[in-house]
Amino acid sequence: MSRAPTEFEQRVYALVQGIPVGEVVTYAMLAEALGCGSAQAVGQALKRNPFAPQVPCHRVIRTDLSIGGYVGETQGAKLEQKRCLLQKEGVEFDREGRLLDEQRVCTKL
DNA sequence: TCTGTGACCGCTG
DNA sequence: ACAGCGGCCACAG
Repeated sequence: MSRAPTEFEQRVYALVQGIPVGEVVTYAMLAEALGCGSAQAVGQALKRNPFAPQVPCHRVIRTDLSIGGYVGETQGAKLEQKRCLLQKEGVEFDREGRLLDEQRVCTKL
């Protein structure tokens, strides 16, 4: 069953929705922008409440430029879908799930 | 490259 | 209300 989104989560969603198409951000970046020192907390918010297309959580990657996970899956078809979505937006990844164009990372939230 | 520890939020007992 | 556990992570050894 769902639960009312906390302010923390709402803040995360707001930032994620603000990510322009064709660019991505890292968990640490969001965490810092949110004022919390933990990126995992950010990932949790996205995992617990992936509001479908409303919140493009696929534009959020790890600091080491790896894709990370998707809707709770750290491997499998979900990751393939995430990679495909990003690639369709102009962000290319290799088979290792690594971002090819580091320039695609939006450093200005 | 891999393992271990740290940090933070939300859920369950 | 309190304590313990797990998770789309980060960093140091």
